[in-house]
Amino acid sequence: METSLRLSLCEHENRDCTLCYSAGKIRMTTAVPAAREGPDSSCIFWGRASPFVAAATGTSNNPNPSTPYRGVMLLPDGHWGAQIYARGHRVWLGSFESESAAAGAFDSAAVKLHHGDYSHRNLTATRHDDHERRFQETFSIDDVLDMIRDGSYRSRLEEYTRLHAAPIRDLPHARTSGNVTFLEMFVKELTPSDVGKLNRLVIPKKHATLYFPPVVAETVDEVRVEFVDREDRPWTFRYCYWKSSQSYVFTKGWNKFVKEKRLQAKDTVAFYRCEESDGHRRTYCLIDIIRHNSGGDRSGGSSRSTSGVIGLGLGFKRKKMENGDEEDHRSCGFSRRKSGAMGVSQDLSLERVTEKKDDEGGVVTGSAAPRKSSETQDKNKGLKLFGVWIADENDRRGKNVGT
Amino acid sequence: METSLRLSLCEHENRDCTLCYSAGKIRMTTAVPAAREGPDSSCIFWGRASPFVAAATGTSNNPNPSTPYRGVMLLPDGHWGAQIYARGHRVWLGSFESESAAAGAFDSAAVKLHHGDYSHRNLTATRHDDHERRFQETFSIDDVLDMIRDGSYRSRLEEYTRLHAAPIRDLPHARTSGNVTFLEMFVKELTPSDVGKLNRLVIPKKHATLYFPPVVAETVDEVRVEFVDREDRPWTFRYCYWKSSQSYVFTKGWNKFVKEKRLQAKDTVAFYRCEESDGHRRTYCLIDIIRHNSGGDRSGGSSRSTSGVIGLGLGFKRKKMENGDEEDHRSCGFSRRKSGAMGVSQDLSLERVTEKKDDEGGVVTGSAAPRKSSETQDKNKGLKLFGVWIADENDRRGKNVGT
DNA sequence: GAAACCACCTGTTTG
DNA sequence: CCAAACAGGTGGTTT
Repeated sequence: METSLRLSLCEHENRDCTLCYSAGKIRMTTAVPAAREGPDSSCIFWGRASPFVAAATGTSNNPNPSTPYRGVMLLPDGHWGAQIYARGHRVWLGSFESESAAAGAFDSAAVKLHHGDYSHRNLTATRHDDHERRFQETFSIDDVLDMIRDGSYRSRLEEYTRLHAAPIRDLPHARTSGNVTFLEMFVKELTPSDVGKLNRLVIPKKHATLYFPPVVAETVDEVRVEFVDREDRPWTFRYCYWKSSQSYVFTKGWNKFVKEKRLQAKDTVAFYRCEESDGHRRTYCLIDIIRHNSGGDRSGGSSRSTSGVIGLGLGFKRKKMENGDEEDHRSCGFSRRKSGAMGVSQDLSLERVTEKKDDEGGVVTGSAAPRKSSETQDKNKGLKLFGVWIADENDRRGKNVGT
Repeated sequence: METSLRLSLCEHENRDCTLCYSAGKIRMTTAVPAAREGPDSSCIFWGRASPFVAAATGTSNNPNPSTPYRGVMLLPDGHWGAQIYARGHRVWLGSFESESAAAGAFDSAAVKLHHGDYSHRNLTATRHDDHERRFQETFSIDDVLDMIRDGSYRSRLEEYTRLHAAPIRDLPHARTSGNVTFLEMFVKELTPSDVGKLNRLVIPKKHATLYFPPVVAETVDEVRVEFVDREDRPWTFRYCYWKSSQSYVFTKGWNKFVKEKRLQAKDTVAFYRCEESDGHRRTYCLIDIIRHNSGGDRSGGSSRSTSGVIGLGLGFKRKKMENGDEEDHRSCGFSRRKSGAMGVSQDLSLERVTEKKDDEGGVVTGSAAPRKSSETQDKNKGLKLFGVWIADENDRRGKNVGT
């Protein structure tokens, strides 16, 4: 497996370092020096070409010849200092174990000072640059610089990124390269009952009537709706209307979904309608889940609440704004999920179908024995199935046609 | 949101039907007739253009003028019969409520009789055709026909598809269109301790030494490894070696991952190394989880066990082979996950970094107060940090450089 | 004070 | 049989 990768093996070097703040302290991240390798040294994926190493952009023009990085300087004691010019003053960002750690600190400061412009960066882009920009937007310049200096910047950024990465609409699928547009029909935050022993999901009426097949009319047969999840796995639910409670519900199949996905109250399910645009013109429905982030156990709000600018919830501003901040932040995760969703490349599948019950779909002419047939029917002479009355029972009869 | 879709609204019609077997019984799936629409009739996404409706391939040449579908005939009572020729005999597949239900039954039988060839199908391809082929491979022709007739075919197929869809290597990412190759480093099935209160993950030695940075040497500083999950969210773990138990472990950060992902014992974590191939040449590491399917609570085996042909675990063959079947099936899920993994388009991120501790990453020149600095250092005069001795302690001193 | 984290310890399994 | 590896555990410390 590893053979095909052209990676240098364990050529550790002190420069192969990168910055990592954590837990309120700055930590220097350094690749382990090659000279010190212990019995572990057979590891692959390590050294300059390893994923552990931050790469330089090569756009440097540092007057300091000891480093290619802007704002970085070799200190007399062998460490690396970082500084940046802000508002005409030179601002010291700290000293770091590694060159790239200092370079990264400069980058973070620079992107703030240049209002999101990353063009002066030292290190190559990461896919989280956008997150960093948004993260910084919630702070003043001084706040950002403070965090860099006090060592909390990286951990806060990571937390932010984790919480805001992958909005649900960036639904994945690698299998198909063709595009699929998908529209969110609705979402529902699950209640304890939805995930409990009632084995049913209540579909809010307004969504049920808008998106799902009609089921109130007495003439309506049993309806099954089919979805796929984002892994393309199929899920079928019986969908019906409960007169007594005037509720639209998923019944059969829902329990399995809850269990297999380990859904809990406050998690959210989202329903999408998907359309392939690569000629096939297939349409599917997709069911997705958004887990109520157990990392932070504040409310999470009623799914789609605020949009607008984000509170942060990382505690940095607490000194200045006290609490009440974290709520907003959570709901922001949701609100980002909410807006338009289109043209994401993926491979989804669904055929939502309704169906009639038919206890024996034909018999005859088989070698092996047709298994049991109608049990449900036994006790439901009237045609109440899973608590739902089927009206047109005229068509409920076993059918045998010989070969 | 829904406006942009050119969908006909609720033009229900009896022909807009499709087949759906479920839970051991054949069920007829029918779109609700337009005439019977109740108060629900305002629903969109319904009718001929809805995802509920199976489309015909248009390649029909049925002598029966009442239907375009092969092997399908209108019965005197208004229902639809399906039949197919097999081994010179006409085999009756049952009668169905809807045209397309019968057409689908024919398709399922035909693909088996033609050894996987779908070219004679009635309905358009679905993305689960491959699964159906593999599903059928585990059965004899007679078995397949039996299942179609006794109504269990569809539900069994769905279960199979659900369990085999989306092997883990089809790792998704919609964000980047460029390709990413990713290599599985290793997987580990989680023990109760791994997800319990010990807040650590034991990394099997052979994998730790092969893939992760060296940490046994006393000269090695604290090491942090960074991953992203398949949603591109970053996760950082402290990675260290416990001399006493001679174990390699993830400590700090692991607990959070377990909680947020709701990992349980017998779930599996998989570690990938990813490389973007779209010019950037970035490398990341990815951590993914494979949940121990709570739907079936059999063992699941020791992750990478059998390969080869699949047991089925859907119970159909129990009469013939008794039990002991389901085990195999589970492990197959794993074994499929195991083989080579390359060239899947996605967007991953990681920078695996090691880091040194540095209690104050530079001070000075900030407006807000730099927070607490070196506590750890106080008691660690010798330079033992978190129980790890730092060798080159020459560089451990607070650094202040003014603006 | 609780939760997380730290380094270390121990008994069992297994090659 | 031994020793490595590791699942499971402890007490102390930090946050």
